[in-house]
Amino acid sequence: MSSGSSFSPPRGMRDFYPEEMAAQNVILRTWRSVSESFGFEEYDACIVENLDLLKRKSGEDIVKQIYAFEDKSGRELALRPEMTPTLARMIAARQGALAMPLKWYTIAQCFRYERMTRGRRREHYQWNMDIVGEPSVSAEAEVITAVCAALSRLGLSPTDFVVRINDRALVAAVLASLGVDAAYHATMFLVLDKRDKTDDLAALLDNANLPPDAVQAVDQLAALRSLDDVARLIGEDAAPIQSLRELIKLLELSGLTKSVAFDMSVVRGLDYYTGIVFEGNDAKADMRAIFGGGRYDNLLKAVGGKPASGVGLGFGDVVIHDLLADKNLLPGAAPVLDVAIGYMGIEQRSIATGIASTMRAAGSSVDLGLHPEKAKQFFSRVGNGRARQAIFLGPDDLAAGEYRIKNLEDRTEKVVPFSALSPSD
RNA sequence: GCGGGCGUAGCUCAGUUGGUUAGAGCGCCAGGUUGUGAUCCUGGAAGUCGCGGGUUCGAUUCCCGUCGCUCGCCCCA
Repeated sequence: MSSGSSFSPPRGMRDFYPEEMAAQNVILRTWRSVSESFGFEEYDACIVENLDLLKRKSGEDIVKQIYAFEDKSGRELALRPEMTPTLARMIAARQGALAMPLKWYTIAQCFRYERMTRGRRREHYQWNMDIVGEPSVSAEAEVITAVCAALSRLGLSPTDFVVRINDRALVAAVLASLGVDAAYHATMFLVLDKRDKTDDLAALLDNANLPPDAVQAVDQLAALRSLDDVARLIGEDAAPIQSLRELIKLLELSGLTKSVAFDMSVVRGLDYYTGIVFEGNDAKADMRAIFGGGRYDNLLKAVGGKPASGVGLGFGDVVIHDLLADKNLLPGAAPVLDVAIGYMGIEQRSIATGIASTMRAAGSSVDLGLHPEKAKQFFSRVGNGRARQAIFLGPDDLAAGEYRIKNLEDRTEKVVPFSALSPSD
């Protein structure tokens, strides 16, 4: 490590060595296969985005949180911090031509310039699923069902995680019924989001600068633990109550009862969410959210398109990686080869190459030795879980017209004549 | 932006109350009659003790700075 610092990637950026790639691919492949099996279409976009688009969605302050720069012509650009503005732009550009509702997904590398903590780097891959143009809660149900399927395929059981669901419209209705002025609703969302994460609630309320009745409302809100509690306050007929009940019913039909819960403290930080919001967490460990999402009604309009309602989900690779690693659910090494082939002298290289070629054509993964080596070296190189079977060729094999293929797990050998090979077809 | 912890071999870490050539385990390389993985035996390579400055006869050790890593806070995905 003498001069090792210059070999490190830039702060917060990540390298993936082959043995880490195996674990990374488990996550990315699961995202992809779940998306496909739920009928989402894949899209992709440029990593560099117009800074203006990001500002339009999130305001000027966002600039200090992202990797922003000028190109050589003075264009203001940025490495995308998230995918949603880009998605909105792409949809707005073809809004007339696209058949709604659409279901799109992507796995996007995103960048954010900020301080790092556990579960957060300056660069990550984020799985996005969006359903745009569908106003009913079927959209929320579909996205949440899909994300639960992904967690399940990654090896988590239904009680390992919890999806907490809320509706911003519901919170707004409750606040209104408690007499909190609409002007303070946004601040109240923030306070709600924080109240379980801080140990100094008093200071938080102080800083929030809320009127006394709003401060009182925070406690009253905390007392509302179930949807029934809320329904008693604002009435069973209230639209947010109805839609949340319907969503929960749909999720129950998909067998997700154990993983889903109403929780009024979930509001999500992003201000473009307007309706139902949800967040997935590990059921035990105190980690940051595994994923989050919700309904946005104004996003398309905000980037200059026609209004359309959408539901989106963002799911980063870092937290889930740490979580799965803690539970020993990720592979620690590169994938295992079907066959490794080695040879003692350069004279055996041709036949070794022929065997490799035939086996590869038949669909096996084969590692062919790049140079002659000693038997001991060969077997210790490939025998440590790197390959399932091994073929080692020496002069005797050539003379006998056969080779031995060895099962590296039980150490048994099988003799195969060269004539069994048919390299030409 | 604020605060805590840590930088010694490829990895995990000892250690030096400041004193000759800096240690272990694991890993790696070579050998143990030129055709077989584990174990075993023998040997070996490998460190400007993160970097720079200060104090000192002498610094890896003490002090200051700096860079890097890490964990929180702020904020957020």
